[in-house]
Amino acid sequence: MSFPDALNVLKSRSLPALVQEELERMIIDGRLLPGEPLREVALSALLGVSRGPIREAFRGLEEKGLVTVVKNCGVHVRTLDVDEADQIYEVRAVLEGMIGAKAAREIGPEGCGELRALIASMEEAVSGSDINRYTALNFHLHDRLAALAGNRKLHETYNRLVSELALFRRQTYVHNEASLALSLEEHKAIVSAVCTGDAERAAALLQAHTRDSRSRMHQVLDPADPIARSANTRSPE
Amino acid sequence: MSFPDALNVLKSRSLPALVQEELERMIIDGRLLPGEPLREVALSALLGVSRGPIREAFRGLEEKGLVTVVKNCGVHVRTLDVDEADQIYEVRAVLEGMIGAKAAREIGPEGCGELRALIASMEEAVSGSDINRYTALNFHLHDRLAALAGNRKLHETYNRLVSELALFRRQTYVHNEASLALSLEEHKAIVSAVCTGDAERAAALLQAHTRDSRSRMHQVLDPADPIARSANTRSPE
DNA sequence: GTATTGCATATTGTTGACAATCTTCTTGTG
DNA sequence: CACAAGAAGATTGTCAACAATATGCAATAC
Repeated sequence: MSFPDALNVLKSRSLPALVQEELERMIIDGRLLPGEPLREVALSALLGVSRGPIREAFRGLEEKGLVTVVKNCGVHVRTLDVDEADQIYEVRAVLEGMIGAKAAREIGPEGCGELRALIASMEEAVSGSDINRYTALNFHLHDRLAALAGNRKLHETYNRLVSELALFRRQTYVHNEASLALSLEEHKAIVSAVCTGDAERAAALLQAHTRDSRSRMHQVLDPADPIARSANTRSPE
Repeated sequence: MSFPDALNVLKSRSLPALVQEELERMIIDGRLLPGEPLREVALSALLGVSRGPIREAFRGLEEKGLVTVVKNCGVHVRTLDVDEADQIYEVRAVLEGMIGAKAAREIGPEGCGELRALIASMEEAVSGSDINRYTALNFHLHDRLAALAGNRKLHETYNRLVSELALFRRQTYVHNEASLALSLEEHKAIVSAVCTGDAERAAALLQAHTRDSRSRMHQVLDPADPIARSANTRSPE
């Protein structure tokens, strides 16, 4: 990091903000698991700050829905049950439809170039059976679509729900090479609809994609579940 | 407050949580205005607590989008510009459609009774030209609809956006007796569609209602604005 | 008169200390 | 041996003190 960059960080970032971001990363990428306690004193030692900023960060994370704070008992990474995950998926599907429609209407050549480059990278990841890379690109593609829809509140609202889902999806995100290939085809179709300006198709494809993801979650949890049955050979998200 | 209630509050509610709720009420009901600074020391004296819990509450409010926290400069009630308000309305319209459809499908006799009672109260408020009471009932009706949709994440997502809009709407919420009467008719139609299980109509009415509200906002800000022109004789929200 | 510098004040950011609460372990009793 | 009570330890909640930073005002220089 250059001196100007370091100076900028020092002047604009407080300890609570930095701590909150780090803890959020740890939660989203699985270093902190649902149900796991977050100990003020241990984190204070680990991160080299006093407990005050950690307490402040906890409040932000609580409001973001990633942790639960119980007076006198401590803070835990929040656990999400299947009912709540279902509810999130239901709302997410509607928002995905909105994202697809708006992105298809608003996108320009630069945006399409970007999405197509992401698809190309995803193709490489599938060829190399690099599941981790594919997962990261998958997330990035959806994030970019939400941003290209051109409504920041929509993007934020979507991201909030997706972050909460991360508490749950990690337990149920199971895939193999066949399902990766299928997922890639779905993403290609979505990007194609968006880049040709077909708002209705883009919306429908993204909504179906979300519903598949939800069905697949149920299949992993309970193969006999009726919702899971609709996910026979669909993509793993 | 009874002793058991007071004991319950004491055992389960921390100072930061109480402070956050109080500040949020002050923001939503206009006692604290957008742009207004929130001084730790002054609030500490006012609320009778030390600065630590206040700082914690600020972090929660920041994550909720109601305040901005700038390092070394302090905390201010967030100001919302018309672009952001537009974006919120756009997302809100889609969520309202979802709420209307789901409420119409899921509602039972108790829920309908509740909504009809609220409409009756709103009729009284209109008869008595009690604008404040009508406003509170109006908000309550929308909140109950969102709850009756039967998806908690949808309700929370909707509430978050509505809370943020409160930062802006207070400046633009203008009405008179004629517009109150019109608003009441719209709400009657919405409740009627929901209670007869007409999901499509309920969704369409709620979306139109939201779009009217947005248009009206623009009319107050700039009568020559093209978006405002579509709100000629519509209801004030 | 204007611009710059220095100082005082107000406020924020962080830390450590103390009190309160919960959990776990140990001891005593039946 | 099982259960209850008490003590110890771990942790959280809050406060006050100190350091750091921003803002406003007065004094000085050009």
